[in-house]
Amino acid sequence: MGTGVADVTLRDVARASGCSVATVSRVLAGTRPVGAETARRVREAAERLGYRPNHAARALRSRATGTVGLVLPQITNPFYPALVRELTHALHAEGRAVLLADCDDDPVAEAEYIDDLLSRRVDALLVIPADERRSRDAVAAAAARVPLVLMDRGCGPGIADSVAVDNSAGMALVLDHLAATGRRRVCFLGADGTASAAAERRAAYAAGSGALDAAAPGRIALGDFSVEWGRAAVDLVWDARPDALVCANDLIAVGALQRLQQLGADVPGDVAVTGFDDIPMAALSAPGITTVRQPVAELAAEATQLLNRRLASPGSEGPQRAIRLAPELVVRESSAPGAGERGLEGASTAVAVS
Amino acid sequence: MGTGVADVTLRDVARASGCSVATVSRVLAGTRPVGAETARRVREAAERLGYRPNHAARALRSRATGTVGLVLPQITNPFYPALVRELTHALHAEGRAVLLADCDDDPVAEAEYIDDLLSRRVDALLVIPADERRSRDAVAAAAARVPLVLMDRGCGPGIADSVAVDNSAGMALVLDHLAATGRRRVCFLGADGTASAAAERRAAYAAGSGALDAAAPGRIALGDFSVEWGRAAVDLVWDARPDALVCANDLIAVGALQRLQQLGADVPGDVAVTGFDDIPMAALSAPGITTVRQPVAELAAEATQLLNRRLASPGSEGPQRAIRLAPELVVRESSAPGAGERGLEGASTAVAVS
DNA sequence: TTGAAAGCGCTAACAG
DNA sequence: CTGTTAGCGCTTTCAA
Repeated sequence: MGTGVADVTLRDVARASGCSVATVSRVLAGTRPVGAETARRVREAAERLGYRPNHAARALRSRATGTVGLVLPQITNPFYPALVRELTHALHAEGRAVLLADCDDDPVAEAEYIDDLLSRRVDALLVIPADERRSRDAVAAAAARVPLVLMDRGCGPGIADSVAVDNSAGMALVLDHLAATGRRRVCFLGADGTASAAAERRAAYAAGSGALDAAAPGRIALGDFSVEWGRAAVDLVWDARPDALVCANDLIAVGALQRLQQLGADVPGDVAVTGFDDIPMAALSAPGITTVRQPVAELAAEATQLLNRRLASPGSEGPQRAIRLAPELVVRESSAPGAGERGLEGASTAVAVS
Repeated sequence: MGTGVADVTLRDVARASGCSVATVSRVLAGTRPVGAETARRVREAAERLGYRPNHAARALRSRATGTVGLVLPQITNPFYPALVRELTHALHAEGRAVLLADCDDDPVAEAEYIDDLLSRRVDALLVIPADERRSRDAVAAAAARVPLVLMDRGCGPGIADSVAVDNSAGMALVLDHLAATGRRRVCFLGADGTASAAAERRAAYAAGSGALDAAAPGRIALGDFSVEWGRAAVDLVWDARPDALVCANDLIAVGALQRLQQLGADVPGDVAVTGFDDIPMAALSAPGITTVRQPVAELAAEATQLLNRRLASPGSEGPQRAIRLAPELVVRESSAPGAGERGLEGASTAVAVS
């Protein structure tokens, strides 16, 4: 309680251990070799006095704050918490701290947050852009000042290093699975707009679904990445009597499933439903939703690795990298083969394939 | 791309506007009155040169970083993203930045994160403790150094200011609603342990359910706050043929609902199900789950206000405050009255009561 | 109202 | 290996 004790500084430790501040700094930061006995004395004194380095001073002097800014569109988007978790863990493991900014899907707020983070001298920036187009200027400007990695969504070509899931590969996994389990009249419930996830998944469906049925590439309905759209979309395509609904993400799939159940359709007996991302709700929905799991931990690891590479070689630019990670198909009840019987064979048991 | 431009400092602005750094500082920080014409020239120069204050230097000098640490148990707990969102927005609105630490439900990691944040000279700390008991020492020590507000969960009495929902009031809302809709054989699916949410909700059920049925306070099953437990708990209480399952949080309710549907029970016809928290899944479940909504934005506002109060009067301790906010009952299909007919009257339409 | 000067706590040259 | 000497960029006395 209260104002806290007067802080103990390097000088105090130096005095207590009978050597210079520089030596103490070297011992504690491990910058350069120091005599064993001196080092011991310093450490002992630091411990005893309860010394805590002052990061502000360190940052001012060494021009590095040990801090990374994380800018994202909406922490309440159910896919992001897991990603944030992995990112913060990966960064903390390297001794960095994470400044979080949720820009509420607003590119203007996003630009302000980026500006503020830069002003706070973050060493690097991790950005999930709010908008493919309208985020571009702010992101490009920021990328000119600090190492910056784009995650999950694109932001135009040539802006910065980026890490994302391979959306095409994911969609191919879904289509292969549906083909293998005898579905033919597939149908796509997607999202329009230029966001990379939306566009790539759309394109992959268009490219791959023709193998199941010549008319499949034409059976698409485009809205946004929401449950509401999933519900509405079912009504638009139901007349075509599809035997599978390929949804561009899990939220759409959840909505579609709800509407199908309202209509009295049997999932997966009459129609299979698949999602994308593997948010928690996909496993907890009844029936569990077959989906494409993003390799979240690996995405985070790649992103921090890219940052570290840039951080290590300041100036020497090197080519931009766009890393795409292969996703994994998670088969659940919503796409079980063998139509007819109601899908009540058990709780949502995830089966990882591939 | 690249290393970024050499930073422009106060000195540069001073030179460009023909006055001293002190004056520039005063103009830009608005600390003291400055001649109108001078101020204009300074601002113009700062703008033209693209001056960005260096927060590290400012922090070193003024002993305030404008930064708040947010420590939480698990960002993937579906209740927290909304809270994090509101907290970051509230703090950003005051010009503060948020350092995020997810301690993965581990009190040891939590203590380390708190230590690191303190070392980074956060002005204040917002903590959702991982464990009622084992978080106590680290939290108490931190509270002695900076203003600290406990959120959502308690951490023993007399540790720090705290903000949370009024769990008892929430449980009372649920019980009143069930009573009003004719439910009598109610049953509680809760969580054991000392965590305040678990204990308070448990106690409130014990205190209030007797009014419905003398045996109700005895019909309880205790596990943890998970979907899995919700599923399992149904099997433990189903023999008692309850007409309502009062769950200690929404995850338990989701699990209970799944198991009930597997058992062929009609919800809400045969049995009502209620949750607590109003996580997104509660609305999206089918049927939608009646639950107690935590006033997330208000919780965040109260917490930042408490911080500001402490920040404003350093030293003058003042009494600790424990703020409890009244929750709101959200009635959905899972507790609809008039038994019998299957709950398919429409999408999950939320009806806010009280 | 403004400027000069001191110094926050630390690290980085540069000598020794 | 260690100490001395300069500051990092800013805010804040203290004088003018």
